[in-house]
Amino acid sequence: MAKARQDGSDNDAAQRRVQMADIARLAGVSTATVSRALNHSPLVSEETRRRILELAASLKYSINIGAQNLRLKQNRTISVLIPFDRKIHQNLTDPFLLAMLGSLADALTEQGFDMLFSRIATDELGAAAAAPFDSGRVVGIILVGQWGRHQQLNELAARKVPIVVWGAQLPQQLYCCVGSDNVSGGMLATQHLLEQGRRRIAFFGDIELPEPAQRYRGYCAALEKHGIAVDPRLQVSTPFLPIGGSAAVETLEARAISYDAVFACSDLLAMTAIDSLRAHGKRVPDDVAVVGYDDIDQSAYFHPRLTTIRQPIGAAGRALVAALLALIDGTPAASVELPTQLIVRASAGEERAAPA
Amino acid sequence: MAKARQDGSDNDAAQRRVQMADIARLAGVSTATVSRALNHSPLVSEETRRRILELAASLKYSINIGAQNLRLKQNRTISVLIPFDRKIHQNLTDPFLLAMLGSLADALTEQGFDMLFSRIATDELGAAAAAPFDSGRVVGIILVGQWGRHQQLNELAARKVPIVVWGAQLPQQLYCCVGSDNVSGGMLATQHLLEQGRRRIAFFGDIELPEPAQRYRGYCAALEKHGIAVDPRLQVSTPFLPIGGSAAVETLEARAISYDAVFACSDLLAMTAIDSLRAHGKRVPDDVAVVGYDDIDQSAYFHPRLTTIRQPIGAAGRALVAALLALIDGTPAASVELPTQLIVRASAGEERAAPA
DNA sequence: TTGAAAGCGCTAACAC
DNA sequence: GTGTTAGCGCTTTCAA
Repeated sequence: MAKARQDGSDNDAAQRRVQMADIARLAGVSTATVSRALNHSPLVSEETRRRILELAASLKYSINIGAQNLRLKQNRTISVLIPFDRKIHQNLTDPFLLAMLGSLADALTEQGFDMLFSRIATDELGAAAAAPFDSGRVVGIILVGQWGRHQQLNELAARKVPIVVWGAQLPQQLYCCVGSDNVSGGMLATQHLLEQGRRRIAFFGDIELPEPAQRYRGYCAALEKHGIAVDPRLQVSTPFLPIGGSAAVETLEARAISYDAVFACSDLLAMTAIDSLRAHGKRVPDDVAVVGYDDIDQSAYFHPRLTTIRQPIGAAGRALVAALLALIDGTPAASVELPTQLIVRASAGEERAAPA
Repeated sequence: MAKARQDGSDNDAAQRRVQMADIARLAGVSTATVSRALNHSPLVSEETRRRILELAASLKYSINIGAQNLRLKQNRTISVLIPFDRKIHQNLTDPFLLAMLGSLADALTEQGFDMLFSRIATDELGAAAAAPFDSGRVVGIILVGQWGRHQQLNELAARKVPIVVWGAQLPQQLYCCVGSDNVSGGMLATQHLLEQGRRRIAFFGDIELPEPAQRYRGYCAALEKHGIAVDPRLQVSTPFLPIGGSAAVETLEARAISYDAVFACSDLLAMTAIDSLRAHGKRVPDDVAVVGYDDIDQSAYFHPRLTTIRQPIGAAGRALVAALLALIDGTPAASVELPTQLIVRASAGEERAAPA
């Protein structure tokens, strides 16, 4: 097994990594001077600095960040955690996560921070999530999705672990949360379907989880506003996984109730649902209109093109990072709800006119 | 701007991070003993060890990895780089990358390594790619895609930077490369289309890049084997981006030549191509059969379901990590070509019988 | 079985 | 301007 010596010195012919003392010796100065020169201190003569910089460049020397961090008691690394369910440890597959990861990478880079990326089992969201922080590996944690681990997250926050979570705001929440406005997202989607004349709208999403739960609240509110009773048989709890959409369609079919629309809690669910609906001989949107959530790239060229609720992904990354950096600075960071937007495409569109 | 003190001490009320000396004092022993106890050295009495471990657990103490690494001159972090084109810095969007990232994360975790993830501009693939290694931040680098920076990568390898690249094997290649067998992947796809009776097969992919170039070689080989001349007008160079597929279809249409099939160098390209073909009134697969590459999850529920060349993503991550760890150990690591597999689905399927 | 002391590569007083 | 020195939090001889 790899020992991972920094200089790869398991190799017989390994050359020692060049360090500050080498530069100092070659330049005929002390390491203090080298340090100053490399850190653009004004306390070095122009001539000395030039000589040192040249030497360093020619030897491809670059300051050992580990040692520097230790000495300075600083660190510019953030842990980004994407949870997975241990029972079904499967490929990372929802494109929304990729977009989020990219957005976070950009926002962190912009602020001069590095990203330590790992997947983590949802049942370890307590202590294990904080491990890289406790060991001084990172100065803060960004968690993508709260996954019903509200209590554990509260405990971390109470312990002053700097953590920001992508998810839904909940009562008695001690940790900082950034997410989209799920209630109004759910309302927008449902309202749109109602305006298209749909009356039997199914809801696909695990309402045990905070985000789907809030979207469901928006869904219920929209129905009630239109004087339509919420039919619990139209709600199907299904996981955020590729099989989720088809599983939900099967469940719904098994219940043998009529429905003319689906609001799915992610585009991934919407897409697999549409695939299953097609297999059941139902046309989208003619027989069943479908609205998704996220507005991942693929929604624009899926067939039929997906009507969906857009989450502002670029803003999400920036907001998460900004909140975390504030926390790290010791400033209490308020939770953030980002606006959502209805994107109308073919899967539930303008095509249909008045109520059926 | 965040200073990112490790203890968040910008906060007035910040408590100092607990460290080994604290445990030692509280336990009435020296730090040496604490260190031994924490590292399961046999040189500590059972009683002392227990006391120390308990104390550490109750204080949520965990060894400062930075200091430990410095002292031990070790490090268990790997840099994973996903390049982007600076001219069109856009969202991370190809689901294949997400699957690759997940696969790498799993393989690294399995080996007890952390992943430092960053995006990098393709024009910085030389020096900037090695920066985290030169600064001792990581002990090795995994680069996803070589992006025509063959020369720069060779220079890194010549400098003994431990780097493994996901991509295609090239002549005079000094760096270690792991990839799928692109030539036979291209052949499999083209052969399948030929067997479906297609004769005018378009090729979508930038043949300036190594992987598409090899797939194109496979494509040409298959055509020649069937006695069909390669028509260069059927080859369309298009980037690995969401717009790539539709751009390629537009180009092809503008050339006003006939075609009855498309082999696209990624599923993403295939999907956006299909979307565009549909807009042009062409049915898939009836008018134009389409084969993609990668076999991302979505291919299985795209409409029509996508026939594609599967790259073994789980094996890919493990092979990349294994090769890199070998390099770090000082063992020269041979490049690897993973097998590909034709996955037949509806976009170019068995439905069609004999040649038209 | 434990402790004292040196040192990993770097920075920052402090002295000159 | 530059060097000397102490020390960041840890591990590991060496001595007891």
